[in-house]
Amino acid sequence: MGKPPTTLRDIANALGTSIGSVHRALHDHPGVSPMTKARVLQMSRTLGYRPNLAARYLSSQKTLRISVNTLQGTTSFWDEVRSGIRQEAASVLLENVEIEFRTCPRLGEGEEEAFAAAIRDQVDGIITFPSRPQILRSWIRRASRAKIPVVCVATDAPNSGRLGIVAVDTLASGSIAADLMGRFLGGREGSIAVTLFDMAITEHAEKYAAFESTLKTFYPNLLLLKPIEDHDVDKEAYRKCCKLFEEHPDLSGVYISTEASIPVLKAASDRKVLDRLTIITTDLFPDLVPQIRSGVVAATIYQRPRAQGQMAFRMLHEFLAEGASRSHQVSLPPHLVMRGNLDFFLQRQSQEADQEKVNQLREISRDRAADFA
Amino acid sequence: MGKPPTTLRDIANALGTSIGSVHRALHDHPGVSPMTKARVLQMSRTLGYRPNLAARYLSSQKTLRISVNTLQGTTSFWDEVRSGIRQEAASVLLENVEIEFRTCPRLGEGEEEAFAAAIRDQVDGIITFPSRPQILRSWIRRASRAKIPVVCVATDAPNSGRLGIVAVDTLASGSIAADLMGRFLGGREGSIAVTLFDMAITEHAEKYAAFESTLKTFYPNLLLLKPIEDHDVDKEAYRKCCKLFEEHPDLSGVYISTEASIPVLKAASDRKVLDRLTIITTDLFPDLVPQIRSGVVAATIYQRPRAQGQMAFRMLHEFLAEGASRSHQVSLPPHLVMRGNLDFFLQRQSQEADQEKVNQLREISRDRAADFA
DNA sequence: TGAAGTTTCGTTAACGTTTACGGTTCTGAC
DNA sequence: GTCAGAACCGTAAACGTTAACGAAACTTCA
Repeated sequence: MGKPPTTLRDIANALGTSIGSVHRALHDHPGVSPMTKARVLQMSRTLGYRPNLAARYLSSQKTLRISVNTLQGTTSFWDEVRSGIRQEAASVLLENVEIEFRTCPRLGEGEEEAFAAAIRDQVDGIITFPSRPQILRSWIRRASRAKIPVVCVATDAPNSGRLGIVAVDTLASGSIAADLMGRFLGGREGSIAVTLFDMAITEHAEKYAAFESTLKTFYPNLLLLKPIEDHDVDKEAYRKCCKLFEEHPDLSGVYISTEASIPVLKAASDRKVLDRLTIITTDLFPDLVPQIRSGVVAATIYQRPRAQGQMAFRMLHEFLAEGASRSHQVSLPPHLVMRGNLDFFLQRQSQEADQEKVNQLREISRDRAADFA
Repeated sequence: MGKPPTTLRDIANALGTSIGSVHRALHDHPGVSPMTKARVLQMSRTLGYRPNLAARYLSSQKTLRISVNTLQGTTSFWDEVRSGIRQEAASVLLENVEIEFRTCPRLGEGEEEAFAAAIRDQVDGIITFPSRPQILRSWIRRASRAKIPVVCVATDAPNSGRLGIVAVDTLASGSIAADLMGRFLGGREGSIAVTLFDMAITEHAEKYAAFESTLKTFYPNLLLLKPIEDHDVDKEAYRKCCKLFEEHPDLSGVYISTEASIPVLKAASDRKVLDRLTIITTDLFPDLVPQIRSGVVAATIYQRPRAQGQMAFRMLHEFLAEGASRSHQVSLPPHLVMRGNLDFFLQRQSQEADQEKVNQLREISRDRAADFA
């Protein structure tokens, strides 16, 4: 029960050596013979040594520097991710954590440069959105070689040596969308369309597969069409959806698995098919709100950007603090937003925005006080 | 930017006094004149002093003792709450936190005794489920007077002086249930029933009100019946529901807002009305799984017990560590579980159970190592 | 006025780790 | 055998806070 934890001194005493050697041995520092190093490591294991982090931080006074490489984005998604990261960083009670944001204006613009800059600046860890996994992969590899752990958010970069990945569960998202679609259509027949970014992105392919599987299993009378790739380009989405609506008069539902729902809705409206479609979208941003409230959008799958940011930070921080993290893959279940609970989420978002402001003010006033001193 | 933070010594030097006096002044300890105390407080504010928690923990070496007063429970709900608390406690990197579980066998049995014991044992904080708020209220008050902060989980105890409350958002739960019910019924007519614990519990009354409001607004062709109170007694639920089914042949949906869904399902099955009812339940436990998988239960509102436990611990810990917590009321949005994403949640639960075991093993092996030393 | 008691305040030793420095012992070359 | 240099190791001073111990100043009462 209440045994006092083992310290460096305990190990040193048990071995008849000194604190300094034990420390060097445990940290791979030079100046320790292979012999004593082995004995120290052995003894530290049998004594169950766990470093006292309070003492460590107090002594080393170092501030962790974390680079957050994300997108500016057109919706509020990435703002919320960043806000989640900030909040979680602030709630680390006793460390100094500095967050450096390297935000790219749009998809594929300056991402590599930002990553290179982070590595060059010797940050302690990186949180990134690998929009094009195949391009970022080599950069992540390079960071890993430089002992800089990298956590991916929203999209994975497989085989890159990344420390971990935080994303919304694709299976849960796609499946619940399909299940809702089926239930909402209540036994009616028709075909269903899915729009996504690109089937080359693992997450999107998985979401589509999950949607397909659930739809086929539980609602065999609904016909799933080939996926529509919009590459996050509004015009492309609009054009392809117009074509879709013309070619498929029996279309009864659309699942928009990316954030690009506005052009799809516009296409449906222009083609006068809006009122006979059951539409399920993804995420929650201002332009979508009236569509949900009016019932045009039956439901939206909220990918919890804030929670993703929080989890990403926690994973990275746990690794940096303890040297190992338990979970390298966090899959969040998405939230479902409909007319009924829409207000709850809106209120929540604005509360969080307020909290942000308060925190920033607090920071500023603290800095000013420091100036004064 | 990179200003070094102010320390006790900084304040002492600025005032020409000593570090000891500053400490006493800031902590309301006796032995400081009102004069110097005021000056210290003033100066600490202008310098923007924030205690270095690492140094504090290192020095005082105290272990926080937290009492968790919850139910044994018939489903896994409270097990998951406790598991969430344990996990979050383990993830506090540098403090020693001891959790003492005082678990009552059933509703209203030994709750006051457990609370009294916690106060008597001088724990640093309490997390509790105030099943009967009016009874627990005076106990929570007593704890507050003894400077022991109390956080309520799942149910609030208003006007009790509690530090905070963590629960699932009643508005979001009730509203989404109503919205789903309406969508699932797809324009059909009929009456809808809601079962709950007791209208005297704030949360349950709120859930019902939210359900009613959303149903009335968006689906006026559905008629909401008076709430059915089951008081978590299986027989009562069964009996009242049998009566319900007999008296309302036009019933088309039931929202079971508590965990007592099994007796309701049994009543519906016995009365041969199961296949014409759209049923929405609450939470997720083994007996419910086959009902969801078979489609008898259209959806279930998962109240995220694990997340509730985590948030409760975080709130309490933040208060104990910093002396103040930002949020005293955490309202979690519930998760929606249907056939489609059921497997995701089941897998998640079992993963978490595994994680628990691993953690416990780790604890044990650590203790054994300590014995050895 | 002086002794005893009280209040106020300064000093100091912890807490466990990191880091820099100084002291050994060992190696190899002359 | 001597000496330079390297490799290894022990010591001690930080880091900011807490808590305990006395010293000083001030009160009270004989």
